[in-house]
Amino acid sequence: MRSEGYMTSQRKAIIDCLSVNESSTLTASDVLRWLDCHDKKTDRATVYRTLERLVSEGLVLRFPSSDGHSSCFQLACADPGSDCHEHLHLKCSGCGKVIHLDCEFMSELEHHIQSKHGFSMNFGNSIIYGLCDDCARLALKKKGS
Amino acid sequence: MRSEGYMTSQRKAIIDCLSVNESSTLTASDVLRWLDCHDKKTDRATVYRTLERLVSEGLVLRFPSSDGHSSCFQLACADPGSDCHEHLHLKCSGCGKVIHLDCEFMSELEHHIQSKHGFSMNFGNSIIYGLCDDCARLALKKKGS
DNA sequence: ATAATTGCAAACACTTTGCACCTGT
DNA sequence: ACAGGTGCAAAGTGTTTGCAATTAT
Repeated sequence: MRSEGYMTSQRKAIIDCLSVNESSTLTASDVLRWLDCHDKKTDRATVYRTLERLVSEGLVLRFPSSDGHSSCFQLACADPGSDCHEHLHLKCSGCGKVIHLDCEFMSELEHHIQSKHGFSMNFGNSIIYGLCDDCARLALKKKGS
Repeated sequence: MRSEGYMTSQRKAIIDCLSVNESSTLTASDVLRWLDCHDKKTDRATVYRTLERLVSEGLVLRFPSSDGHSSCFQLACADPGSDCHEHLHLKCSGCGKVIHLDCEFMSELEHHIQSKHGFSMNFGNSIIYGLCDDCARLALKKKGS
């Protein structure tokens, strides 16, 4: 979580982008496009390098995209009491919304998995895909019609 | 789960490979290499196409790899009572072992997430990364030394 | 016979690298 | 001044595609 290094305009822009889009996960290409559209054109390599660095600093989470072809990034919230490294994330395959599983049940789950299955979860890079209620309802409708 | 289509030697070989390695997830390249080493050399395109088809037929699960750069495949178990599409999977980032979270707690989790968070999980393509006890112990030792 | 599948080669998408130049401290 | 960051161009992976030849049914 140390913030070594220089705060360049590019780094600032990338953090801006993630911050504006904090409610969803973005691919590197999404970030690139956003920067392009906001007069902050930045080189690919820089975007990749910066995202990488932000992840290793713990400021950003890196998830695999559901199709497995690229990584998705999201600003980590680090409020004491709601650290993104301490709860699971659900991502809706329909609308892209990310739900922070930030509730008492998490510690139960963690404890169960640790004690019964001998496994300690890494919340920082795990994500569960599925459908939120809205999108599930929509999918049903489509099927019906 | 229908099994339309021809059973070619290539398809058989790929299923063989997944079946022999059923306890871990394999990337397309892993499969390719395995086929190479077992006198069943098969073209890249065929491997990708076949894996794709197996996934859509429900015989194989596709997970994102932890680094997000490629997909991992694993034969789905479809025993009644232990269907891989109905429980979560944990993968150890250390040794690669996959743990099937096949226990009563799963329905609790599913129910909680549905009722409290309005989200229905897709077990077929979600995977949780972390460390199994053995690897966690090893990691600790390393740190200490 | 014929519909599905394969191999090949070329294309694509995403990410990383080396290096000379530029910038924040 | 100088460590650290950036852009560029080239290379590396992983994956997909079109098409003619081959194979399972």
